[in-house]
Amino acid sequence: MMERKYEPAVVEAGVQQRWKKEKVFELGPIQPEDEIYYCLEMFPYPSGKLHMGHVRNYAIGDAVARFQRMRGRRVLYPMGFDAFGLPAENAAIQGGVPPQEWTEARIEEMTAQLVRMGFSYDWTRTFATCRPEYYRWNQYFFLKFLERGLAYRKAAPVNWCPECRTVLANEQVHEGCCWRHEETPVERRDLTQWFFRTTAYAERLLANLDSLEGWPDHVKEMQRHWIGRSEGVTLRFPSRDATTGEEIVIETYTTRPDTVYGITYLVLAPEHPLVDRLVASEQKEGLKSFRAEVARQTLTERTDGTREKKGYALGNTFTNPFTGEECPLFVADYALMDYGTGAVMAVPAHDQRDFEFARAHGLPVRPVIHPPGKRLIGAEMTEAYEDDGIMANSGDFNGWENRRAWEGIADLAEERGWGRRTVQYRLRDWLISRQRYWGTPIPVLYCETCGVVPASDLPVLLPREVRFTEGGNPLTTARDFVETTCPKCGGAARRETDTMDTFVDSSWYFLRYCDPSNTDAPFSPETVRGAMPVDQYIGGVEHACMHLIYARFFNMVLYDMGLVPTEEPFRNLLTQGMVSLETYSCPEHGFIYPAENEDGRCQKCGSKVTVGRVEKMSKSKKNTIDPGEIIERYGADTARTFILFAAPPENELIWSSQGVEGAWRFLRRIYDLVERWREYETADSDDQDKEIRRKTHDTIRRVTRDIEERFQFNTAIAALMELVNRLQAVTIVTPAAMEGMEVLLKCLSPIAPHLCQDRWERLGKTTLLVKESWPELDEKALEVEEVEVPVQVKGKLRARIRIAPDAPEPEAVAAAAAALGITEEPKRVIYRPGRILNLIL
RNA sequence: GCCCCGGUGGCGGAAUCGGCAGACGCGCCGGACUUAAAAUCCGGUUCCCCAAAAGGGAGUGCGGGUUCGAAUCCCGCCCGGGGCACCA
Repeated sequence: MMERKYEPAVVEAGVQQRWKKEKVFELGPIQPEDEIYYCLEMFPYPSGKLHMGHVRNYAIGDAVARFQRMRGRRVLYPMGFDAFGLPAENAAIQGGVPPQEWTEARIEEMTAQLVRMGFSYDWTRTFATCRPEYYRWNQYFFLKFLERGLAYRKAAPVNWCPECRTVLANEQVHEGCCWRHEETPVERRDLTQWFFRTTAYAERLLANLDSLEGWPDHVKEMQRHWIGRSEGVTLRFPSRDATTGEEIVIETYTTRPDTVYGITYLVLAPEHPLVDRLVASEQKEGLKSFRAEVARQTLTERTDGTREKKGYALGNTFTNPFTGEECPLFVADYALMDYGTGAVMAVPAHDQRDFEFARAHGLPVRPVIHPPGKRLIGAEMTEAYEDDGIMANSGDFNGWENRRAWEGIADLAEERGWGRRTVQYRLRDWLISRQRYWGTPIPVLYCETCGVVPASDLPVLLPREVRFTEGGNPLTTARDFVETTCPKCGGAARRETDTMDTFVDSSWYFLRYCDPSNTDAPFSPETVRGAMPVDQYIGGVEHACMHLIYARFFNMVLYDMGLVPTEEPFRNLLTQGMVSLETYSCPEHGFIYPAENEDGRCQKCGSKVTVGRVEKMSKSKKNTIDPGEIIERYGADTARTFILFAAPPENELIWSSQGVEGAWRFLRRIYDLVERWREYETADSDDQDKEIRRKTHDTIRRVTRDIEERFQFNTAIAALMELVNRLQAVTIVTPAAMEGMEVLLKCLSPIAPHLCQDRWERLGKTTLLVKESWPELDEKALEVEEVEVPVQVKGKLRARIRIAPDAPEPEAVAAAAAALGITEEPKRVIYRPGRILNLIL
């Protein structure tokens, strides 16, 4: 028979066709008592083009899903599209294509690429969040949240991205800039917006992190920090209305009640509502211009700690109840309205920010905690002393350790009614309003008589007939959409034109996969019980504090509503590393694509190419490799094998075209090997059988452990390469050799499924590897009569001996003595049978 | 500045519980095949020293420590990456 050559395109098309025909990846209905293995990947925005980050993410997930199927689990492995968002709207503005059509076309392109990669998704469960069948349930949940007081509207200073022309949640602001436009500073605007009350769940979101054993520590740490729990005391300071003389109490939050005797002034945020009443009449003009100045600051400037702190004296005082002392009041830009109470008691001697402000404004610095063995003098201090020490100038607390005084002063404050212990969180409520068209309409309307009214008929559909302009949200000018009647009173009403943050969509999509075609409810709780929680979630770390907190919050609320079986949605989390490559640039064209670099010369102009450092693949740096081109040249199996082999999943993966060649060679060797074996002599047995079986079963042991426990596909593939190297030396095909080949194809099939299936059939098998079970380990095959044991003398390697793995110590020592040529009795012997022998002479 | 993670050949990386450092792959070197090249196959490849060889020495960022034995544990430093950063 003719020998065949490895042509991935042919092999992969054939195998994929068979998968499709036999519908092997369809899970079928889920029952409440099912124990389904749920393998989930963060679903993509349908840009139309798969990038290497996706390929890596999904290659890992597919290997896990295929492995678990072969281990006998029923696996839920779905894929869908996070389909709302700006690009579709920009395409509509620029090209006049309606976002619906544009998005559906991109979804089709992307689906084709995912299928081409051979990922084993159950496509009967797919959906896109931009379709009414999905987003109506966003609206349903919104109204449920509204009923429970978890959705509310408030006027607040919000983050505005001029590039997106919409507001952003706190989490979407990175270093004062938009998360999608890292060069665009976020502005502050005062707007009335919709929020979800994530802060109501702050304590549980934090406490549950301890139970998430399958999550990487660094992600949990990031979330802990993001939630930012702190314990302190809210203190009440009496002051007076500057015009009426009426008593006003200013509340401040502090984590350092031990420093209250060192207060020398008090600072309010410029936006603080009490400021208007506290300010002395002759200071009003100055206050106005100061506030205007602060309002002009971008968020970056406002929160930049290195900047000089600006402030303005109110010309009024307050009383410190602990000392009875009167101290001045200020407004200052370093006091933030949205943390604590918006007012700060200032202790310059023990807080660096207060210290800097005091020095700039000539305010006294009064130390009340002295470091061990030292005495601080306010006038001589160059920075605040924030560490522990001994109390001074603090009434009855003098001489106490400050940690004890912390409690003592908190007790005193509570006793006298000057304040109370409080817990604060850095976490803010989740701003979900967006002033954009391509999102889920927030299902409320505003009636002049009834106020805010929930929409009565869901879904509130996005109108198709709208005019896209550069200007802003097209919904505001869609009269048929905006003008409506109140379901309560029948009078004229106006629809909300804000749409929801797309993170709402991704906060419960994993539940919809369980029951994707339900038309009566977002999902059936019984069905969800059979599949949830997600056993393995895989995606990028960039979502550690956004998606992963929102989804936990959402799931927790649904748990409280009795809709989902567990508080936490994701049992195990794997955050894959980024895909990177060195950059190339030429003096003429700037950054150029790797493909435009021909032996160090720019393809376009011929000038010398500069090789830059390795960076995350990005369009702006042009250091991207198109998965499509790799598949065309080498096939999907090679792309998958390289990606899984080049680095462990959590590490950065540096793309290497030579590495791809290596993966390709490996797969072709297997292809050719099967071809050659067809021509080889066969026999019932051979004297190499025992050793081949040992290699085979050792491979099963290693691959199983590497995939199941650690997702170390790189070492699993290394073990399989060793097996191939061994099988390549076979000249007579015996049952033992054939077993080795079958194990190879089974164990490699989660990684390179097409090639393995093709070779499996070439060996004369008719079954699908997908339905085969994972090879079983025969411990007996691993047994050996003799092992090589290293012999150390005082920890230094001196010889190796061949003895039985369970040889008794005297026998091992005798063998070692012979090998070393020594006769003396060792002073001490450390012997680990089969592992090491260490002699102290 | 604070918190977390990491540092192993020319490169990506292995070493599971404190027990042979460098698996596997890339690259490189040599050989076979070829008129030649590519592809393929076989062999070598941590560094240094003496050496024909056998052999010896050093070695997991640096300095110390614990231990019969340390890439692995502890202390101090250096470097790199990530996160947070006026949060009272």
